[in-house]
Amino acid sequence: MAKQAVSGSRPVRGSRTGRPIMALLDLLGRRWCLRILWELRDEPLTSRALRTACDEASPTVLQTRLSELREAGFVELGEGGGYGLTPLGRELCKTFMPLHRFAERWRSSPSPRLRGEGEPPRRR
Amino acid sequence: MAKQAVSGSRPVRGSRTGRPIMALLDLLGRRWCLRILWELRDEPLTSRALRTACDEASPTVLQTRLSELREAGFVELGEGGGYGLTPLGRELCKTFMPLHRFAERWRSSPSPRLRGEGEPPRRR
DNA sequence: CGTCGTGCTACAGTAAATGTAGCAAGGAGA
DNA sequence: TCTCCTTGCTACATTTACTGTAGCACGACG
Repeated sequence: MAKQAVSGSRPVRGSRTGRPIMALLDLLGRRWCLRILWELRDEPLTSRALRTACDEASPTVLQTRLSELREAGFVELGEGGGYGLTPLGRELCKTFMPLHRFAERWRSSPSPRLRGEGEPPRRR
Repeated sequence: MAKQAVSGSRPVRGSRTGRPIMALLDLLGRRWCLRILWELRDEPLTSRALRTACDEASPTVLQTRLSELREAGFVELGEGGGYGLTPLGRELCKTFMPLHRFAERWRSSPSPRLRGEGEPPRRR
């Protein structure tokens, strides 16, 4: 895969297919990416505060993700420091905000596989 | 980090915090996870068809993700073969379906950072 | 029987994340 | 000015995750 010298990110997978949804899914599917957007959802955070909010994730990967998110136009660095969502980023955040409600229902849903019983008898 | 012998998945990050949203964000943030859900959005696919749809991703990681998604109760293996979404998975898929429309607007949004001009003058 | 298509796994190589430490620059206070 | 603290950000060795290729066991055809 051809690499690009842009700060801290490779070309988003699927960006060549011309289907922006693929590019978006790949970008959002990188580690800590969704979490970062989630933590910034209602107020800007300094890089250190964000690190704390993200369960002390390593600054290396956070910095990488922040660069990518800034390139994508979802996150920006405020004048006085601190990362915040751009209008576009805020919009994105709103799109997957229903996940919160879904997550609550998910936990309380009857899901025997989560109790670690291994696989039920398979089909063959 | 302690490992666990459950089929192809470690404990979801953030699952100890008791906040299901964290667990969900971590699960969905793993590579190819969102893509898999996306590709299964309207019809079940065989493992091979899914691999083709996912741009020939390696079967190792696909199999791992499929196990995790099955544990989570989002995906199931049909009786005659082929992976499909469970009702819960279909619901999850619906929650982030608006991403499609967002992705379209995202591409056509004025985003100078995507053209690789490097960083604009920073704050200090 | 042989051939095909399932789901699934092994394994070596490579890419990415972790964890720890530390940098340069700005601001506040003495 | 000289500390002291916080900001964003980076280096680097270790560990973990993913890739790419090959191949398995099973079942359904013919």
